[in-house]
Amino acid sequence: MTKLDPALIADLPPFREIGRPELEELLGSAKALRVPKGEKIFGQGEQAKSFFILLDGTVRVVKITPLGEQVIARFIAAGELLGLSQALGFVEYPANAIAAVDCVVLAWPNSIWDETIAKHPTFATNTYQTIGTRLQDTQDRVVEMATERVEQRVAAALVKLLRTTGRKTEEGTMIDFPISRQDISEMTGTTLHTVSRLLSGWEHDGLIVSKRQKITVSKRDTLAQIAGGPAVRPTLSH
Amino acid sequence: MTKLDPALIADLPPFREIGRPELEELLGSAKALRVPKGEKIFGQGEQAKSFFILLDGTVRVVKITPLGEQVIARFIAAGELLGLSQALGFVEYPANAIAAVDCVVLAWPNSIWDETIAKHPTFATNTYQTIGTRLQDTQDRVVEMATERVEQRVAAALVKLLRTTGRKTEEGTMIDFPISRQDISEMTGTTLHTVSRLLSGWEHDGLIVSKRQKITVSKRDTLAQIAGGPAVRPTLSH
DNA sequence: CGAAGCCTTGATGCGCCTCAACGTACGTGG
DNA sequence: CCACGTACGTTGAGGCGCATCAAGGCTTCG
Repeated sequence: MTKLDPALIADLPPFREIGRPELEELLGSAKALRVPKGEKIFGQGEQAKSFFILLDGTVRVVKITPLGEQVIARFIAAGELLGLSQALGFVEYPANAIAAVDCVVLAWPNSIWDETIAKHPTFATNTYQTIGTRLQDTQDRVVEMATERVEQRVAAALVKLLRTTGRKTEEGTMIDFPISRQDISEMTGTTLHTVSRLLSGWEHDGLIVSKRQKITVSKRDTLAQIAGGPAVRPTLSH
Repeated sequence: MTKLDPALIADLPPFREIGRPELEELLGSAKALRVPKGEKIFGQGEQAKSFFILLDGTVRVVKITPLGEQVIARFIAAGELLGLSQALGFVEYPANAIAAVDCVVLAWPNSIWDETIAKHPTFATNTYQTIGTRLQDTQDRVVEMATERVEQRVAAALVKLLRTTGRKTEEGTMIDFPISRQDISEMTGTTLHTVSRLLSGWEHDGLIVSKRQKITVSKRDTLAQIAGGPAVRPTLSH
């Protein structure tokens, strides 16, 4: 196995403040993996043996209910950590992580976790900040699901995807990995039918352009407005 | 101000493995606060200046949407930490923490956070485990909201409350703090009307007994069964 | 070139929100 | 201590948002 190049991770937030020699040491215990589209990186209920950083691609994190329904917990973009169960004291991975496209990840054994965070406090801080952001996001999603209607939630999901994985094109900003109506329905707690109807409507109104597994948003602001409640100012008087 | 007694916290999980002298040092920088029912411990959007442990009582953690709707993020039981924003890199508290009954809390300034987790790794581990559990809970709630119907969610909420704050009585197990229909609706993403109808029905069926702001569950198992989907085994064949 | 996966669109129905009205327990101040 | 205001709880009637059921078209890939 050829040595991994520190340049792979030197610029990523979790590692940014770590010196070269230490990076090389870290990489010494890492394994690089190519994960083809559709394959699992880790599975719900499996013993958590490693944590990962996604070097390239996009990962879909999915929970499966006892009845077999799927709910997408989040998408992971390139440069983000995943499989942080050890940091939170889990024995098993709580969800499936599936490559949405061909991916490249680095995997570290969880056995080096304690030592790593002890030796690199900036890494620890950064990691816990990531977890904090994810907890926030998840809380926000609960609030959304409790208070907003499907149309708003779907619009919000698209806008959020644009922020994290958007790529500019001439027609607008597109979501940079294949995403189906079903995926969006699993992110927002609705059905693919309803998502299809919504997207059809928005395409008709010129807000988006969509092909099979591909969505380009041309009027992001309008979409954001739909997401934020239909321009109803809180009328506190009466 | 009189010295705080280490016995107050010595038996609580986060502090269990810390020696007496260090506990006293920790308590040296702590402030004990009595918070009357209904008062805020900290507020959404406020600068996060402290973290807390709840010595006695129950705390309701509530998010408020831009439109003024409330969503209950969680209840905190005695012995749990709260206001852990610093650990996750937040500058502001992301929600309101309100005393559901008269409470007693210890407050530490966030300035001692870094040093504390550095000096007491068991405290750090324990804290991050708490956060892990809460992240899990929140994720589970998203899954519930996406896949289950109101009746199941309300039943699940009651069962969960029994686990964390249940107190045995002769009639069954009661939720040990005043909780309204509205509270439950804000935990489950429905309306107080629907909750009222459900509880009325369950009371009629002898599953629960309920007074004003007071719920006693006599048939916990049946309730758990309602929560877990109406006894529909996953039919994987077709 | 066929099969499988993805997408669309219509018809139908129901779960739950909304609106409305009233009953009841609580606590506060005269 | 009683009267009143306020918060909490109940129950009905009506309707809408979205799931569900159904059927068919289109793209991709082996």
